Amino acid sequence: MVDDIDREILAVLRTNARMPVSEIARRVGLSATPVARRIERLENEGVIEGYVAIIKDSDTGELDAFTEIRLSGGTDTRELEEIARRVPEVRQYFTIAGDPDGLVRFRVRNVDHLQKVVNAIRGTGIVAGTKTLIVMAAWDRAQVIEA
Amino acid sequence: MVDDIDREILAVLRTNARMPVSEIARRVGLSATPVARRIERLENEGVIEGYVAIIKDSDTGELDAFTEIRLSGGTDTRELEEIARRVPEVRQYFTIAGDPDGLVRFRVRNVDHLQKVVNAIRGTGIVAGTKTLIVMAAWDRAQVIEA
DNA sequence: GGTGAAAGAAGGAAGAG
DNA sequence: CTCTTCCTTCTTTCACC
Repeated sequence: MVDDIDREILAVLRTNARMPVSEIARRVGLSATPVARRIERLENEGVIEGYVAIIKDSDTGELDAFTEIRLSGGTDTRELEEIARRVPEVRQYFTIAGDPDGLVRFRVRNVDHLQKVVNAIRGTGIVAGTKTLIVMAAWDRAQVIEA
Repeated sequence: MVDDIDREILAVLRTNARMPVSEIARRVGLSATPVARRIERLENEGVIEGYVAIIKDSDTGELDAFTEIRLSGGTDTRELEEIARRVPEVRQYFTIAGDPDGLVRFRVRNVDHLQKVVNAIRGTGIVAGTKTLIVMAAWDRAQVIEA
């Protein structure tokens, strides 16, 4: 379904989604036509979910944080996913294999706001415990623009 | 520095980063040339940090994982950041306030590859311990891939 | 997966407001 | 100084092998 050439194409698009098909073709060693066909197929199959520009935050002293979540026994992780979706501050959600059960990433205005968000997650009945990690610094390799 | 038309352009690129400049131009009511110049300016000013494709991990057969890192006493977190930069699989790096000291996110082909990456991080002398979280499912709110 | 031709998009130069 | 209009070059798309 997804072969090695597809993976190369995906690796390129993950780094620079605006790169022309012709340039991607050069890098993976094919002509433009099959690369365009592969990209179209990957989009239709849902392997590529979309393309987004990464925009710099208007840095206002907000906090970036992760919260690890442990569920009470017998709870389906899909219930956690639903809770994450309902909390508007949550920007990313991960179901984890093992301990913890889930990880959410969110951005808040200050520590009071952080407390509110964490309590919104905790006060749902299915959460046995949380542990919050506050981000002091971060970088992302996908943010490099290649010409 | 960033005017209303810039904001419209950013809103479009956030939704579909692969949209042709000509089509963006049509939507914001300008011709293609100034739109291209604006996009170039926004890139150079760092407002646009990059363009990424959102890939459904489960279909590539690759693993997405986080590793929490605890440093041995007296180690500067900047040393950890350097290590993270040297491991090519690492896609995101976070310095954490408290415990753990750092968090890295990376993508690997399989469990053997995962072991290799974790050991590359562990075998650096400054790492006191690690804990790896394997992602089973993930989502991002569309406008949220910013770091 | 590749080819070639038509359609379309990007990039540069010149000029109007 | 920014937008528009052309013009040239490069890219994408499609029928076909």
